[in-house]
Amino acid sequence: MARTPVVSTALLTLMRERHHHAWTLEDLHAALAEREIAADFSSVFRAAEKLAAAGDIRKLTLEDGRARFELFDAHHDHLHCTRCGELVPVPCLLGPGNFAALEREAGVAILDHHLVLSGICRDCRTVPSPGASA
Amino acid sequence: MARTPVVSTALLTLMRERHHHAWTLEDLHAALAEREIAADFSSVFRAAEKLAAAGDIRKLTLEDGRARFELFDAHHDHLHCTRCGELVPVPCLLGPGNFAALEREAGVAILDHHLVLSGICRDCRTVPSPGASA
DNA sequence: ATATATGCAAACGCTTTGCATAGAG
DNA sequence: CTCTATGCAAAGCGTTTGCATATAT
Repeated sequence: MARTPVVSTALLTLMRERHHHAWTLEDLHAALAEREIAADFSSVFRAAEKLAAAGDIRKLTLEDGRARFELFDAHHDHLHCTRCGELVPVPCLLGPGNFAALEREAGVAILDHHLVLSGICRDCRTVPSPGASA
Repeated sequence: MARTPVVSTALLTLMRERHHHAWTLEDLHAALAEREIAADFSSVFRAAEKLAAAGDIRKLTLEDGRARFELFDAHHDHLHCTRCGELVPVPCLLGPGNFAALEREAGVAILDHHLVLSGICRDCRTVPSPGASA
């Protein structure tokens, strides 16, 4: 290469070290800043896109219209916690077996799926809600 | 009321008459135009939001970040055709039974879900692909 | 008069791109 | 010299809002 890709590398390191699951660009940008890496937003964007294109991370978009990035490991689905807003990974609930009947009956071909559950994550279930005693 | 809601009414009529399933604001705006209803984009937006708030229609947002509106009937999921781009309704594949184990094991509570399948819709499977002979 | 519907134009939020610079090979 | 990474600033795109006007009750 012609220049050391500081941002890409830092992003990957970050995502591997921290537990935070799905990162918005803003999350990534802020996390880099905490580590004294004052990257520009566009650089974070480009680095994330590049990593996604390379298959290192995965990009997904939620109902709220904001992009999220996560490490690209085994397929899993997500739970969007309506209380804390986190996008929590959950094991995939759907396999080919679930699609066979539909494909046959509806005459469609299913190649992939994207499932987002809405509900309350484990952490929020064990913690009193924010305004509980206020 | 204080003024006849032309746009809202027209939208509802439109969505009930045509088969087009999930409408973007642009779709709605264009369809109204075809019917000589030159509504402003913001009016279409406001009318759609109002109908959604009233429970007549449902608003959803896809990976592409664009809002879609559809008549609010029985819950169903969607197939996003990667060939023609349509968002086709398919019967819901997930019921409480699918969530029980996950809720128990992961300690979460699931209230709703949003499933989008990716694949090829029936129409596209029976028609040669756009660039097939070109 | 009052309350809702609409048009017009501008603001917004997030994403994306153009252009110039920097630095490694 | 060439090629990629980065910063800065601005453009894009779809959505949303502020304000003035129109109209039915």
